[in-house]
Amino acid sequence: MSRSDLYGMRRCACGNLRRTTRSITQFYDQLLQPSGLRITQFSLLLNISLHGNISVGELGAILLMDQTTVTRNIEILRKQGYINMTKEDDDARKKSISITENGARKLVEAKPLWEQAQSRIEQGLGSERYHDFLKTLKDVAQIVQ
Amino acid sequence: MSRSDLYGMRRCACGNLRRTTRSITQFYDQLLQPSGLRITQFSLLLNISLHGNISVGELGAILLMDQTTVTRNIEILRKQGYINMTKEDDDARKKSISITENGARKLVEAKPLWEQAQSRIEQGLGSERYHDFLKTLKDVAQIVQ
DNA sequence: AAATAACATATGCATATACATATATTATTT
DNA sequence: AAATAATATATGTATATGCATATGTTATTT
Repeated sequence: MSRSDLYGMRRCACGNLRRTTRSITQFYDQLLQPSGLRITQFSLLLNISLHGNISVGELGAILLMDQTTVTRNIEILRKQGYINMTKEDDDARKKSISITENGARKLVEAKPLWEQAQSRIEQGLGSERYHDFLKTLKDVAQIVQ
Repeated sequence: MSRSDLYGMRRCACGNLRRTTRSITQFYDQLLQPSGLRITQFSLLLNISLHGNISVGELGAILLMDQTTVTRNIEILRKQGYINMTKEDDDARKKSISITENGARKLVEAKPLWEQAQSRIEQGLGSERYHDFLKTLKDVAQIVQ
């Protein structure tokens, strides 16, 4: 294959998404470090807090995360005492996941750290571009659903 | 913390990047499946092909990937016979990584599968928006460097 | 030249991710 | 009601990821 044939593949949507995501994840994880939360755990905890008594499958649908990954990731939060998991009354297959007081306190603790990282990105891009960026991320995900 | 306080955190740059990246990665991996390559391996192989005799550290710098991750990911390609790794003559600390004929054939085989996934995204967004999106991804990565 | 510093890569460990499949529970069919 | 299908979650396995640190090699200092 000629060099120029390969060259065009550098525009790969997935490769570029993954590269930027690696970099930004390191950045957020570094700033969140004093809280002991990683950005993945922070996002999970946030969504559990926003949707009280949510199930594994529903969390996966919201986060576009495989159910098996949700199962494993919430187990880390449970061990730390940040969430509770109980069997649902009307459907014993389902777990009902909710945040604990410790989990809520941890979110409060992590919030200013998250804001530090977040404002760096938003100010770096500018509000309008940042807004467009979020919209495009959602649209890209939508295209493949 | 009040509900509205939490609500604003849904705009998290990292959370949104990771969510979309999970989804797009599944999409590309699915279409690449007949080749046996995953998108991460495809991206690595592509960059090794584009930069002959590259080192672990240089690959990491290009892909914004930790050196230890590069070390492990290229080992998978080596086992498959897609790349060679030799000690550099002038600096025995460095590995010199290059693509094999089998690796080049595998890239040729994967290219139309990749194009199928890629065109879906580009056509879904439209050329101009896609171009802007790539630019913004690079800018976002740049902000935290 | 020996000691030390700097650099490149590798290894131990923990988390993140998803596919294939198993298990348990509820819903539907016969 | 028993059999079957559908659904929700869990487990086995493999890849992806990065931090802390170890190892081996080259460069610099004394």
